[in-house]
Amino acid sequence: MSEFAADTEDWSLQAIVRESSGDFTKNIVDLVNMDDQDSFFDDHHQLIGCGVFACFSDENYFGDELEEFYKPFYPVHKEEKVENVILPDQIDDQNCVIRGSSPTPAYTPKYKRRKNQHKRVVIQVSLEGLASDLWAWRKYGQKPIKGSPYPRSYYRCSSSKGCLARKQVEQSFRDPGMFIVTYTAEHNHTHPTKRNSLAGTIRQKFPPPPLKTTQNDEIHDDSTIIIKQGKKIKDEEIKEDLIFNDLDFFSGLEEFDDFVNSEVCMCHNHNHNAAAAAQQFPALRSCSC
DNA sequence: CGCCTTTGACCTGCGC
DNA sequence: GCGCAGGTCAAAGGCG
Repeated sequence: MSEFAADTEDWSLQAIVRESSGDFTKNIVDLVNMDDQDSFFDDHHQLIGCGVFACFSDENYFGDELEEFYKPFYPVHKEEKVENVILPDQIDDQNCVIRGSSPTPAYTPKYKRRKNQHKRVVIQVSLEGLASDLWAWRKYGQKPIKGSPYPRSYYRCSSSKGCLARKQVEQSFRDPGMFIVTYTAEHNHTHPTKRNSLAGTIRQKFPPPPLKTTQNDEIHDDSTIIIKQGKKIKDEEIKEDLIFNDLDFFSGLEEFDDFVNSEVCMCHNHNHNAAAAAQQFPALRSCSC
């Protein structure tokens, strides 16, 4: 972070997010400043987000399944009533995605701290952005998240006793090189009293997931996936092995729905090309293997 | 020795 | 009311 923050002693949540999110925040600002922002907000009246959230809101492209998957990161749901929504004309480089602007409450009994009780800021950052967060965080939990191959890690601020600031980190399913970071509540101190010790080891904390494929299918290298004969795609049994190279197969597939509804499984296949395919075509992850 | 991560258990909110 | 999913606790062990 954060020559800016260091220079200005601005350690507010907005400043932290603004500085730690780097290029992504620039993208947010760029999006908000786009000429067609009016149509964007007109189509999604309650949407306060930007950048990546704009993508998530496009149901025509991603479908209901991915919408469900990304609910935790959705800035506003259609059916959800949200107070203190930041209107389009209020969005600037300091307001990227902030919801629930009620002040941080005093101590709340354990297990009572639930949704919408704190200010929440959701950003997407690269690995470098993740490592550039200089606040000291202590990990206090990790949970697998339904529908995601990646667990969510929970951190609390370790700089100051009694600080309610929280941080959740989850690897992006759509782009494993990016991380969804949710900051909750403000720090009760103006700047870090000690610095993040995680930066040097952050890569070790988010190793690529183990390679997993079906029993029958094979991955020969980073660019070739073989689906063995004998499976069915719709009503037609595969007569010979299918060999898929990169995304060309998917890009050229006209009846893609037939494919994703078939018994062919590529979920949890973390060959990077297959993972990219799964990101481009989220339905691929819905099989039950 | 202090601070950290890991991890299973526990608790709560929410949907059905 | 029940079960699930998500968030937190706390004990145990590792590391510098």
